[in-house]
Amino acid sequence: MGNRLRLVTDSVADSIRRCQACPLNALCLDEAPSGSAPPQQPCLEQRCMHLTGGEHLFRVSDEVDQHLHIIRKGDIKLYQHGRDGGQHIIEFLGPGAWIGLESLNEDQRHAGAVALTNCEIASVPYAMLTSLLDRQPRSAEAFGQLLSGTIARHQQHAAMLRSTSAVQRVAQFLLHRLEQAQAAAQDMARATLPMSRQDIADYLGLTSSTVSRCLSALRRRGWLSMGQRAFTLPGREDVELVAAGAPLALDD
Amino acid sequence: MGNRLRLVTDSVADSIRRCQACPLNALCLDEAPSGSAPPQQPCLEQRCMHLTGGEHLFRVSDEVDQHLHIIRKGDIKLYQHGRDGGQHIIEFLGPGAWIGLESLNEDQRHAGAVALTNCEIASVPYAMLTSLLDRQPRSAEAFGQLLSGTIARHQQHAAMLRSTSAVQRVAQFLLHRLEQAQAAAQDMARATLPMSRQDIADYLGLTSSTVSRCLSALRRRGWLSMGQRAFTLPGREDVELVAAGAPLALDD
DNA sequence: CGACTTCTTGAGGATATTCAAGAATAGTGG
DNA sequence: CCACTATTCTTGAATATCCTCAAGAAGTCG
Repeated sequence: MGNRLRLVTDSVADSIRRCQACPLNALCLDEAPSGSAPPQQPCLEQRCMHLTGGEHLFRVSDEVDQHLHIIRKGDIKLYQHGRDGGQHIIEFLGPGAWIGLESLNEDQRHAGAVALTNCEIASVPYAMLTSLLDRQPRSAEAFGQLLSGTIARHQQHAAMLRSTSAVQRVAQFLLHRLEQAQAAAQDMARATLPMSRQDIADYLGLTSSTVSRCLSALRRRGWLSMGQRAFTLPGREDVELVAAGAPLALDD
Repeated sequence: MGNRLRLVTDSVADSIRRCQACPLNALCLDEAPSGSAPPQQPCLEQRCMHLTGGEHLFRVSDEVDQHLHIIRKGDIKLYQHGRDGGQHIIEFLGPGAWIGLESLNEDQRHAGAVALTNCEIASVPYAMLTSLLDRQPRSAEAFGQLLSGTIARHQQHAAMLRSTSAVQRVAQFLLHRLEQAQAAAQDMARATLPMSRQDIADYLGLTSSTVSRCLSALRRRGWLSMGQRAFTLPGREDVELVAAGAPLALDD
C-alpha cells in the first residue's frame, strides 16, 4: 500500500456533511449515532486512500482484497479488455459511488478500476458490512437499494448502447452525466467530463472520431457549451429530443 | 392469479433432482434438511405457477408483489420500452434463473417479463428470503454470488452491444447461448433459440433483417446448423474467431 | 387447408468507420 | 516561465457496414 494509504485529516464538521450526502449514511448510523454527542471519529475516516489521475485502484485479475470502496472525491472508470484488444468501459463512477459490489464472491477482479482525476477513496472491509447488515435493519434496506440501483444503471447503459444513432447515444450520455451532477448538487447546470474521447467512445460503442463529430455537431447548433473538462447544455430541450431519436445531420 | 397459480404435482424424487441443480439449493437446505428423512414436501413446491408462451409474469409499471421468481422450466424474456417505441430486451432467462432481484426495493416494475415458451415458475416471498439470510450463513454467500453473477451477465451483455460488427454480436450471442446450455447439461452441443429474430435484434441492438443475414452467412459456411428452435455450431472454432472480431462478409 | 405471422433475401440509401493530417492541449525539462 | 514534445482532439474524404423498404418464402395456428 505504502503512500497510497493515508489517513485523512479533514475537519469533523466537513466529514459529517459528506457523510449525510453519501449513500453509506444509513450504514454510518451504527458507528456514529446521531443522538447525544457529535461523532468524534466519523465512520468513513477509518481507511482512506488517495489516488492520482491514471493510478489504478485495482487491475483485471487482481485478487479481491475483501474490501468495498466508496468514492469521496474524484472520478473512476471501470473497464474490461475487449476481445479485439481495445478496452471496454463498464461505467464511470463519481463521488458517492460504491466499487466492489460486482466482486462480492469472486476470487479475481474481472474488471479494472483507474482514477481519471485525483481521488479520495474510503475502503470498508466486507466483514464490517455484513456485521452492520446483521445489526441494522435499515442497513439491509439501503444495501438492497444500492444493488437494485446498480442493476438499474447497467440497464440504462444497455439502453444507450442499443440506440442506433451515434448522436443519440452521445446526447443520452451527456444528459445522463448532467442528471448525475444535478443529483449530487442541486441547481448544478454544469457537469464534468474527466474522461477522454476514446473512453467515451469505448463506453458508447463508437469510435473517438464519431464522438468528436457528434459533440461538434451539438456545439455548432449552440446546444452544447464545452469548457476544459466540463460542459453545459443551453439547448437541453433539443438535446433531449435528439436523445429520444430525433434525426440530426452530423455535418452542417 | 386464478389459473396461473397452481400446485405442482411432480414426484418428490423429480423435485429433489431439480432442487440440486438450481441455485436455490443453498437456501433450500434450511427448509428441507438433507439429513435423516427425505424431504416430504420439497421447498420449491410451495407456490408454483404455469405460464403459456406469450403470457406475462408481470408488466412494466406493475406494482412489485414482494416475491422473487425462479424459473424451473421454460424461457422468459425481460424487456423495457425503448424511447423510440420499440422494445429493448434486457435479458433472456432460462431454467434456474432468478427474476425480481432488480426490483428489490422498488415500488413499480421498470421491466416486463413474458414467457417465450410454456413455463413453470416458483415464487418465493422476500420475507422468506430475508429470514433465511438471517439464519443461514451459507444462504448469504449464495445470495452474494447470485448478485455478482447478475452484474457479470449485464457486463457481458454490454460487451456484446459494444462490438462494432453485426456478425460479431450474433456470433457472441450464439456462443453465449451454447455455453449456458452446456452449463445446465454437460455434453450438450445443442442450444435452444425460443425467441423471435426481432427479439434477438432488440437484444443486440440490430434489426431483424440483419440478424437473419448474419445467421444465413454463418449457415452458408456450414458453421451453424439450425433446426426449428434449436441450433448447433459445427464450426465453433470459426464462430469464436468471428466473435473475437475476425472479418466476415455477409454476402457470399 | 387457408389465413396469419415470422423469416429470408434483394436493392438502394444513410450512417459510421477507417485512414490520415493538422490543431489544440497537456506534460516535461531547461 | 517558456519552449519542446507527446498526446489527444478535430476534421476531411473514401469505403464499408447497416438500415430502410419491400416482396416473396417458410413456418404456425386455427
